[in-house]
Amino acid sequence: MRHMDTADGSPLTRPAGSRRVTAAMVAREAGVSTATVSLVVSGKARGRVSAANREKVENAVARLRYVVDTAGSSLSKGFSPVVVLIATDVTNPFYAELISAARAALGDRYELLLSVSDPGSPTNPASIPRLISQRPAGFLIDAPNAELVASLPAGTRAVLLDAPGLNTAWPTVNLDVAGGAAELARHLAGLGHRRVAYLDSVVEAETFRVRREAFCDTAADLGLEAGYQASSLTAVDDAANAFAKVWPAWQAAGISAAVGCTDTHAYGILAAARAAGVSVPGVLAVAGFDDLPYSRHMSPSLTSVRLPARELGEAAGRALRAIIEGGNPADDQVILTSRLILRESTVGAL
Amino acid sequence: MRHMDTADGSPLTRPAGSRRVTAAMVAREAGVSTATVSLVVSGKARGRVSAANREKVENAVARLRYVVDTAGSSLSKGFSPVVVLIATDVTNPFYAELISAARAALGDRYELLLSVSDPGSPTNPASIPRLISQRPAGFLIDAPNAELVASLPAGTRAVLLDAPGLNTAWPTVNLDVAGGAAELARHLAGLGHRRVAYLDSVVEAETFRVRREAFCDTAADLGLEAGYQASSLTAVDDAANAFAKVWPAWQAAGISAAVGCTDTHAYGILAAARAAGVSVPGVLAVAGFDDLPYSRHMSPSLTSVRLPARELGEAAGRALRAIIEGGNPADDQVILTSRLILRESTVGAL
DNA sequence: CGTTTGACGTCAAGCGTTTGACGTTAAGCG
DNA sequence: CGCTTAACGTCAAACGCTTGACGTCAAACG
Repeated sequence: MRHMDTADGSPLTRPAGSRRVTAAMVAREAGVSTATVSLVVSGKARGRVSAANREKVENAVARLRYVVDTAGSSLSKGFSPVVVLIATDVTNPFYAELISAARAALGDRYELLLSVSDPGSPTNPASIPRLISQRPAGFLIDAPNAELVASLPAGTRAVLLDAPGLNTAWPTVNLDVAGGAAELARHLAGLGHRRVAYLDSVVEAETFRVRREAFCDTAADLGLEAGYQASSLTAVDDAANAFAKVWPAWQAAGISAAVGCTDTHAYGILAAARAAGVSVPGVLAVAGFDDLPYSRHMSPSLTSVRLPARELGEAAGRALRAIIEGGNPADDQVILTSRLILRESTVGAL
Repeated sequence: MRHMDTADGSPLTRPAGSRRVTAAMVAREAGVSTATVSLVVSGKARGRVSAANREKVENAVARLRYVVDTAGSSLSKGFSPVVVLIATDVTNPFYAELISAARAALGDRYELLLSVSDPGSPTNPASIPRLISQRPAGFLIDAPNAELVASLPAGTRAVLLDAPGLNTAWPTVNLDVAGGAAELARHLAGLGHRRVAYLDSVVEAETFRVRREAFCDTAADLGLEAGYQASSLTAVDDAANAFAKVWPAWQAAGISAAVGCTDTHAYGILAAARAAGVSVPGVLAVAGFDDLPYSRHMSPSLTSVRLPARELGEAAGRALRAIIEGGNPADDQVILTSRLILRESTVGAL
C-alpha cells in the first residue's frame, strides 16, 4: 500500500500532494509529545498541560493548520464527529428549516451530513449497516418506516423524527399531524361538504398513514364520507394526470373536496382542476399538508396543515445531543402540535 | 478510553451493547487469518484465496453480519468510501434529480452524503477542513464561490458542478446557462419588450452572475434595456414584499417584463403581481430559471430556462468516479446545454 | 531430477489518535 | 522534616483494517 505509485494494479491510490499534517508533526514543532497535543486539541488540557505548553501547541497547530484526523480519532474513540440525518425527500422545502434548526441544536462539535434516498422510494434498510460502519456519533432519522427502525441495531444512537405510531424504544420527536388532520376534517365538514376524496401517497411512511387515518376517522365521526386512494405522485406532474383520470368518477359520486397528503399533491390537483375548468373552491375545495412556502402563493392559495419544521429539527437535534453527550435525552417522547392554515382553496376569496 | 463506564468525566462514552463485529472475529469463525478475510471482503481474493476458504469466509461474514469498519479501513487506505456533495440549497427541486443521478453514476461502492449550508448563505469555507478530515473518497461541489474553491487544498479529489467563470484547475461540469439566458433575452425582445427588470439573488454564486450577465448583455445587443437589482429573496415571501415596493417605480419606468434569477423568484413576482392586480403577461411578462416542477402549474404557467439536472449529476458523478479510480476524468471540462421552455407567463394563453 | 513458476496463506508493520498508567517534581500539611 | 497531593509530561497500548514481504507447496518445465 504505502506509496504505491505504480499506475497499474489497484485502481485506488492515495491523493497526490499535500502530505497530511499529523499530531506527531505538531508535537515536534511544539517540542512536546503527541499526547500533549491531543490533550490540548481536544480541550482536555486542564490539569495536564501547563499554560506555556498549551500555547506552544496552539501556535504549532495554527502554523501547520493541523486538523484532527477523523479516521484515527474515531478508531480510537469509537465514533466520529458526524451526525447523519436520514431523509427521504429533501426537496420538500420543509427540510431546509428542519436541517438548519437541527444543525444549530447539535452545536458545532458535530458535522451534520444527509443521507437521502431517491425521491419516492423509502430509505433502503440495507444502507444502514454501511452508514453505521462510518461510526457516526448519532443518527437523526426522519419519517422512518417500521422495517427501517427494526433494522437498527441495538445500541445505535438515534433519534426518530416524525415517526408516529411506531411504538419503538428509540427517542422520538413527533408531530401531532393527527390533530391538524382532524381539524381539517372538521373544517371541511363545517363548510357543508359531504363527500371528500383523500389522495394518499404510495410511499409507505407512517406519517402518511397517520394523516389519512386521522382525517378519515374524524370525517366519519362527523358524517363526512371520505374515500381515499393511493396515487403514485410525489411530483405535481403525476398528480395532474391522476386527477384527469378520476375526476369524472368523482363528479358522479358527488365529491366536492379533495385533500392531498402533501401540499405537492394538492398543487397537482389545483393545476389539473384548472386545466379541466373545475372551479376551486366553488366546485371542488382543495387542501393539503405541510404548508410549503409556495402554498400561500398558489392560485387560489392553498389551505394546509402546517407542521412546525424548525421546532422539529431543534427538538431532535437537542435530544440526540443529549444522548451522545449525556446518555439520556431529557424528554424521551416529544410531540409538537400542528395547526390548520385557512386559505382560498377551501374558503374562497379572503 | 476502553470501557469507561464511569458516568463522570468525559461526557462521551461508547455506545452500549452490541459488540462490534471485527475482521478478527470473522477470521476465527472461518478458521483463517484476518488478512484472508480482508482479501475476500474487498474482492481482492483472486490468486490469493482458494475457493474453499473464500466460501468459509463468506459464510462467516453472513453469519456474523460483518461489515468492514470504515474507521480502520480509511486509516489504512487513506480514504473512506464516501463522497460528499456540498450544496447550498437542497430544497431546490433541481437537486432531487441531480442527487439521484450522481449516486447512480458513482456506483454502489461509495456512499453519497450531503453537506448543506443554511439556505441563502454560501458554504462556509471553514467547514472544508473538517470535511476533509473525514477523508472522503471525493467531493462533489455544487455552485461553489471563488473563496470556497480557493480554500480547497491541492490534492483534494473534487469535481465542481455548476461553477461557471471560475477558471480553476478542478474538473468542472458546467451548464450553459448563458445560452439559455441569451435565448430568453431574444425571446423577450422578439415579443416587443423594450425595458425589463432582472431580479438577481443576494447570494453570491457564479451561476447567478453568469445568468445575469448573459441575459443583460444579450438584451443590450438587441436594444432591450435591462436593469437589475439584487433582492433578498430565496423564498417566495420575500419576493412578494420586494415586488410590492418596486412596482410603482417599474410602472413609471415603462418596464413590461421581469425575470427572476430563479423560478422561485419568479413565483414571488407572479404572486405579488396577482395580489397587485397586475395582469400577466398582459401588463407584465414574467420568466425565470431552472424550470422547477411547479413552474408548469403556476397560474399562469411560467416561462423558464430549463437546466439539465439529471445529466449534470450523472456527468459529475462519473467524472469523480474516474478521478477516484483512474486518476483523470475522461473529460475535464464538460458543458451541458440548457434550453428555454415557453409558457403562458410570457406568451399568454397557449 | 533440479529448477522455475504460480497459487495460496500468513505475518506484521503501519495508518493517526486517544488515554489509562506511571513517572517526576514541587507545593502543602502536620 | 517526612508524607500526602496535585500538576504536569510522556509512554505505549489499543482501535480495526490493509497489503508488501515472505513463506510453503505442488505442478510444470527443461
